[in-house]
Amino acid sequence: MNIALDYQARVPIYEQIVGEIERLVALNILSPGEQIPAIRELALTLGVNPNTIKKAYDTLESRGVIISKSTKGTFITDDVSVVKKTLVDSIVSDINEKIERLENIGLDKKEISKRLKL
Amino acid sequence: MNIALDYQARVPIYEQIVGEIERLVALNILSPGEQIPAIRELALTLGVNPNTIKKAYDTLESRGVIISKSTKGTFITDDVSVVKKTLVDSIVSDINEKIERLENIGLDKKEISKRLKL
DNA sequence: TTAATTGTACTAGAACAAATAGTACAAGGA
DNA sequence: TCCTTGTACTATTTGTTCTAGTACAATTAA
Repeated sequence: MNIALDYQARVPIYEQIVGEIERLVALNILSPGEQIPAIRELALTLGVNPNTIKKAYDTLESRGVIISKSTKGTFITDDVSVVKKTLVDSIVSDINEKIERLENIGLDKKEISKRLKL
Repeated sequence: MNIALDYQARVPIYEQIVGEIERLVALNILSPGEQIPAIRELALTLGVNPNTIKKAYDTLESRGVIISKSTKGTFITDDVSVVKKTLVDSIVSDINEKIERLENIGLDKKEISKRLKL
């Protein structure tokens, strides 16, 4: 798994891992049911402590992105559509918040549209 | 000055203050040349330590938003247009980054447009 | 002149979250 | 049996933020 970490960022390592795996799922690079690396293995790969990966996996499991099976391994959930939808929704509402901020500052919708890559 | 602080947020207090003052400048609520509260005064108002305000003011000064004059007080910079422009630019590029992410996930520009409040 | 207010500049410590280190257990598979 | 898996726990380290406290110089107002 190709995961880039930024140790300078304010975002905790474990959350960066969560975000990257969610991104890989949304991009279909990780497929439903697919097994992902064991905690210890990914810890070695990324050069972080296993507990950090454990925390990331716990978060992903609570969000329904992955399923951990004792002694078997960890797998991408079977129904990925919900994960994708949630992710898209959150990005869209993020953008809309920022559009609102631009309007408050005094830009009108036309000016804003002009500057967006659409 | 009406500044709302969120003590639960991951964003440090001093950065929240920086952001709020930049926002008030962009909204023309704080005008060029206008004096803003003394460090100790704002610290009392917001219920934080003066050093925290000092750090926020230092950051704002390094960004050219305010000017601190020893024994005089602290003032909004005379040329506010640069501040506004920088702020707008950063929001716009933020939005464009997210649009790109949505495209990577598989939405086309039309679908994205439909969901934006424009 | 005197007192109050201003920004500035330090050091020290408290508080908190993140990450590390280490150990141990139970269960499945080769 | 031995290895790998996820799980669970405690203790420690680290870095950042924030607080606490003190002091100084310069301006302003009484």
